[in-house]
Amino acid sequence: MLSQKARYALRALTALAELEPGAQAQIAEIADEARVPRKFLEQILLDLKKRGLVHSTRGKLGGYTLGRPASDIELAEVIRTIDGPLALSPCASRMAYRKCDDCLDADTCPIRKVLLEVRDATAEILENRSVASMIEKPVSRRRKTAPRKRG
Amino acid sequence: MLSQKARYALRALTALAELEPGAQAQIAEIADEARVPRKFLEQILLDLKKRGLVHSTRGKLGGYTLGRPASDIELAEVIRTIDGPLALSPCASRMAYRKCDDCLDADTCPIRKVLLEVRDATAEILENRSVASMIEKPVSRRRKTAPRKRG
DNA sequence: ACAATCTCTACTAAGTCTATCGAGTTAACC
DNA sequence: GGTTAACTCGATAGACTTAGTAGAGATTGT
Repeated sequence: MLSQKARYALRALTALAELEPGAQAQIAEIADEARVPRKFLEQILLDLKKRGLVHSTRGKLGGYTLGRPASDIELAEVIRTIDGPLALSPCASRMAYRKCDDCLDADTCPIRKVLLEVRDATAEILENRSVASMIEKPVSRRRKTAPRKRG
Repeated sequence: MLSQKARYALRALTALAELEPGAQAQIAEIADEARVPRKFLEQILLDLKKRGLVHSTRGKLGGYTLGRPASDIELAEVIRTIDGPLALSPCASRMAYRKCDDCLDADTCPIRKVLLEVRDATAEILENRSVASMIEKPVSRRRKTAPRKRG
């Protein structure tokens, strides 16, 4: 399961992505827009900042902007930043592999094999969706085919 | 992440699947074979039994067997039994949908959309792997192609 | 009756999750 | 240079979950 914190992070980044180009938003605005408790959001934004996903300005006219273009922020990176590895088990993580405490042989473990498949399938999706893809407008009713994701 | 309990359940079922046809195993044997704390395993086996994944015999010569052929026990069902829905969010579950507390509109939520994709990809894998697939022998070195999974 | 086994409820220690608090730091503005 | 408004950061707390233990009860073979 995704944590509530990760869902908040995704909503906060989406809110930042919806700003006009060059504009910044203050914590209070983001909290309001993304429906996140303000003090909790502070923590989240700090985590995102450490990872470079957002950029902040301090002082009286301070605020936040995305650290990169929204189309360059993969959902996978957001989730990894907040919740850690995508895999269902540390031994099935490719970015942060760790052997199970009670595993006899990671190379032949059949559970690990299938969990790796699940991890790869999950990563395939989340590494190919960006924050920009979250703010695409709903499909117009007149269209028959959906617009392509991530041109 | 899968819980430790779910990993134990998978190992315990694997141990049962490795028995000779018709044989049963006692908790102590399974605990030993699957490397699960014995009292904890008792709870796990009860959960699996409620779901019909194992069958038990009480009394002096009691023990456990699989409730169905190993090839009919999907890993997805095992994991759902122990850890609950596969989805990364209750709102992205197809078997146990529940609206997010703070969701404005589940139909248009872009986070939910991508989480549904992840859930489907995960389910596709875990619903097509059975406990039987966990005990297939390692591929012989002489073969060039991998044997088919779940004939 | 006895022993061995599964059944079931309760409990606990440790950790995680979801926040909240408050003091500190930075920068604009008068 | 002081005030104000913003971000920074560590500590804390309550509720919940996880992983495991304890022990009494029920069932069955001998």
